[in-house]
Amino acid sequence: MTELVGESRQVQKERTRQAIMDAALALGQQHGFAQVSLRQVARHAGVVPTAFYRHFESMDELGLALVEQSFSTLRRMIREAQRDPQMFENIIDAAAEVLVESVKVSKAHFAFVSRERVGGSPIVRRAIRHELDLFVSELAVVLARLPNIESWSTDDVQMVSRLFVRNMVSNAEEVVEMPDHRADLEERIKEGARRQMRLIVLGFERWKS
Amino acid sequence: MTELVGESRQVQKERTRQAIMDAALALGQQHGFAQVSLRQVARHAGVVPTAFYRHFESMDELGLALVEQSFSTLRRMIREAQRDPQMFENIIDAAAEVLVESVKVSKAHFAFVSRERVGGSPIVRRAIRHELDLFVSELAVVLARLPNIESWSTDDVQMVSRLFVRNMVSNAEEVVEMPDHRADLEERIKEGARRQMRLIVLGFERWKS
DNA sequence: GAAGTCAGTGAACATGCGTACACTCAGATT
DNA sequence: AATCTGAGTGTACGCATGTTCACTGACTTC
Repeated sequence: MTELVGESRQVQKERTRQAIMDAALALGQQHGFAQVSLRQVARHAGVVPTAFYRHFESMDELGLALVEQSFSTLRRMIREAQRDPQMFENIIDAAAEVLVESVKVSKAHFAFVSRERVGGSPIVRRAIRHELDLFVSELAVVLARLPNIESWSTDDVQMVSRLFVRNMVSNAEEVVEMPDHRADLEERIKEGARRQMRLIVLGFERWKS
Repeated sequence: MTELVGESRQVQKERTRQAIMDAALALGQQHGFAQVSLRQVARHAGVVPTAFYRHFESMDELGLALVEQSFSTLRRMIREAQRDPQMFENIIDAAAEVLVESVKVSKAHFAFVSRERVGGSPIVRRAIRHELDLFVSELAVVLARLPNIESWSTDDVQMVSRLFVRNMVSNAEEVVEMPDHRADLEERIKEGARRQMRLIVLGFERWKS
């Protein structure tokens, strides 16, 4: 029993912790996480300022937790997308689709990452850069197995992987900035992303040949 | 005489104004302009907080002035670079060189733009986006005259122009983040930029053909 | 040389901040 | 049933902030 009934308290604590993280994400949408105060977060989470410390040592630690949560969300989405059969039929169209839809679903997380990547505290910034670097390396492994690319040098593959991730980040930024319910703008961004990827892929085929 | 001698006062005012802008730029390097306070700026500029209001109505107005100054610096650099004969021999190598060197020279301005582009106040952010959009259009005009591109649709040219500007922004961000006096890193960024541009140009040649 | 202008001063204010501390009292442990 | 634990409370503090107001005095204008 000691372990089974002993849940309710942990569960409540976890709920509050998540409320704090959600509050930070929501408040950050307006002016950026870096300018949100501890008191604002606590207020919005329906908790007294001092209670914040039961969950995070500082705002920086909250920021790091948000980085972690954001990237795990992103990775989960990509993993799910890879199971989609459409992905293998037309990889470019599918990637553009997945990108825009994923960002729309977890706008707050993407907004957090894209803003704090450059505007956040040094600690949060470093964490995001590290995650993005990991991402580039992961994508490089996938790319290295594609035709046209398998003979490239490691450096070249990394470079092209960076190019893709960069464009992914930029496109995500655009979707984040996009006003809600504007299907026309959304389609425009998707179309732009498709064209950019197609152009880069065309470059692949002739690289150093 | 009324106009000739009446300079010293304006000149002094202009000097203070510039001191305030320099202070904001310097302080912003650490944690981003958006989190710099009016009092910090005034202190760093060697002036009492209230004197700030003689030059700017608010921090947002200061931000807009910095956006303007940053982009006029950037445009001047590009104009000068276009006079360089090397530019016409190998446009890609020259562009990579100019990019890295320009950013190094006015690091503070580029850092300001790249951070506040996403992290700043809505007003400053909008101003930067507008300037960057102008930039994309300007570059599109130049690109439209290149071989391989002259037959493209306007939309396609805009798209490829966005691709270039995006990469310029990303590379500038990297140079800004780069520690000083690291010639190796610098060369690495330049080489990365060259490869990316070459890859994109290769795509040009086969686009829709 | 008198009068006026206005960049910069200095004191004062209300407000919001991060954090320390002693507390309560539901829920877990014994 | 008695005890303990720790998530959340409430008060209090010193400090930095944006903005106000009346001011000074060098430089410009007349």
